[in-house]
Amino acid sequence: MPELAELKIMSEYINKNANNRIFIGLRKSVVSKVKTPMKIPFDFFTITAVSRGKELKLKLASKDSEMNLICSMGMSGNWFFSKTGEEPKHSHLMFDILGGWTLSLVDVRRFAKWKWGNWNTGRGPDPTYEYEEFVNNIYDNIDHKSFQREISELLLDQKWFNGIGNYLRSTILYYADQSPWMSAKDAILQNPKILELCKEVPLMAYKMSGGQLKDWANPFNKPEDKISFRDWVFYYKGSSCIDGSGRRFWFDPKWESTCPYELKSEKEEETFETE
DNA sequence: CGTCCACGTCTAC
DNA sequence: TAGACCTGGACGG
Repeated sequence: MPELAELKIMSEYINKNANNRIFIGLRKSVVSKVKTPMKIPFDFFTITAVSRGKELKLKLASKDSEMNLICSMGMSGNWFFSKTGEEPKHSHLMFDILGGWTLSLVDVRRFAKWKWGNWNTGRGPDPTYEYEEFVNNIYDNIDHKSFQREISELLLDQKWFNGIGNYLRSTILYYADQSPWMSAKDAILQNPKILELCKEVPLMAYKMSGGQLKDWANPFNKPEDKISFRDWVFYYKGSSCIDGSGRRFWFDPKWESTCPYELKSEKEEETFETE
């Protein structure tokens, strides 16, 4: 599930539960294939989290040193605070806290990754809290070859649109009333609202407690948010096709006639089997 | 039972 | 531009 809004919510969840607590170690599940060393040079530390696009940075700080862990959450990553020993199934990275509590990265599909260091340099600024840098990064590079690609596909490119994922790109293009297959350069120059929506749409998703397209257990979800998010988001709605990068893309049916890809089965031809 | 599908990257022909 | 990496829910026979 996680895109920009959900990463931001996760960072707040971590901060809320890590606040004023002393961490005493970290460990990973036996099935995890992440190679990042689990050894740290201190025994007691605090944790604070911040998100940027689709990355999450955990700052582990001891009395006299600190280390940053950069995490990406894959398709199903989330965080959960529990009693030690009662971590949810599919917990793969665990931080143990003095007093018998544990903060866990729970990830059914195990696509989440973590490594020591800093923000991945291949990813652009966060379109919400680094909006000016985000816009400059785009206009400064608008003649870059990649902006010849279709706007619907380029919105998934984290070099320019860090944090935008499959539900956000559909929702952004829907509210921008933008033809999805125009070149990104033309689309952005003719319809700069697209860039504003790269900030506003994730912020709106955040206000509504983030994506809950299935039964994703966002600890902050309120029932009324669930309803408004589903009504507002443009995903699993309208028409869809598999785009050039192999991802399903949902769009306003008004653009169907210009879609260069095969549309998702409108009217399945009834086939009759005869003996 | 089986097949398809999922809110994301990665790397390798 | 395919797969690969993963589990599990939805849905069909």
